[in-house]
Amino acid sequence: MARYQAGIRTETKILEATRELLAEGGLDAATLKAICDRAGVQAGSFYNIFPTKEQAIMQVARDAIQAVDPDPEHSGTDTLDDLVDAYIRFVTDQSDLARVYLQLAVSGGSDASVARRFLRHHVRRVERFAAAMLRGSEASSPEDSMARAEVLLGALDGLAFRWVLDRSFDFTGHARFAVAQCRR
Amino acid sequence: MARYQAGIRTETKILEATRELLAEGGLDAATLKAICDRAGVQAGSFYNIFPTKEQAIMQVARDAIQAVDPDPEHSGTDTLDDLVDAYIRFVTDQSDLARVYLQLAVSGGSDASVARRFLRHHVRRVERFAAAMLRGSEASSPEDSMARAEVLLGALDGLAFRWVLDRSFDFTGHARFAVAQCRR
DNA sequence: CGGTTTTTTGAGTATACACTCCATTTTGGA
DNA sequence: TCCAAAATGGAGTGTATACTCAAAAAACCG
Repeated sequence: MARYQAGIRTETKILEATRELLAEGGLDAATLKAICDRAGVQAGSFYNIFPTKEQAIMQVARDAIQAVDPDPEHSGTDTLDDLVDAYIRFVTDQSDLARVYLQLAVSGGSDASVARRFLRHHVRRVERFAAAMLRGSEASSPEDSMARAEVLLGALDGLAFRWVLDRSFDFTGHARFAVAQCRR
Repeated sequence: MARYQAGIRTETKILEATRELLAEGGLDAATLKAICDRAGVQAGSFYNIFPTKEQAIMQVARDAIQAVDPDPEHSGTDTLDDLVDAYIRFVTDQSDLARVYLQLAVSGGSDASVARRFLRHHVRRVERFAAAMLRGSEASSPEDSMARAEVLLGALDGLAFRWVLDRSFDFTGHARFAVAQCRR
């Protein structure tokens, strides 16, 4: 753990480098050497702050997961459009974190603890989308709202996934089309 | 390339071993040693047949990709249900290869040629879905059919993705719900 | 059977990886 | 200013990985 200013600066540099590398090339690209090189730091410094490479990566992953959620404090008043817009903004504005989010979610399938974390987060999001649909009379029953929310979020994730493979893909347009279709 | 019967048998054993390992533990589990051990073969024999480990894995992945498409010869006559059913069957029957498919697609971000291969395959699938929608009068125009197909496939991919994280998720039910919603 | 080609073996190589150690330098509070 | 704690540099360790090589065995074909 960093206690002096110098240590905190180093910690920040390491996390930035890790995030960039994860965004660019996924887990495989985030080797210790790559992280240290980009952060301008030696291995010894890294291990003075993080007990393990995994810890640094998980920290970045946590940030990415939290960044998906808009304003978690005001939960219970969002409209469906608020939630979808927030997701679109997350993907387009914080594209690095969005890529980290998607890449870790998939490759985390082998690591049970990562998978559990993503799943828990996903379930919470579905519930939030479903609640917003009920409030906005966009679903007829709680069951209907859950099914719709699951499919809508699936579509958003799938479209984001598509966008990762092809940056010229019009994610925003298709996302809005998906919401419109969901409402019918 | 194998020319004698013994070589062909070895090739088969290696591909089977690779498929099993990918199914059980994903990409990370398919090391050269693990493949050779399970196939009952030495490293030298492996490299007498495959130029590279990647080649063996891509061969298995190609088979999985082709399994998504039902009856490619009769293209132009499939209904939307045919295509969706085939996708559902692929995900549920060849579940672990579906995960490998997703893993390769995302980690392909580092290797541009892999990413292109997956993208090309995805685009073909979208076109096929769109054509089926037009034939079945489930879309009003070519543009509408493409947008619907992109969103529907996005949803299917997203739901498969969800299912990868949680095997108890009712992928089939939600996939059918997504198609029903797409039709409205 | 004899000769040529393919296949197999298994030790060996090179490399990349996460991580350690510790002497040295820097930091920040008393 | 002094000192204990923290941070740093950077060589070094152990290990797992993909892949090679040359000699020996087996397979094919006349």
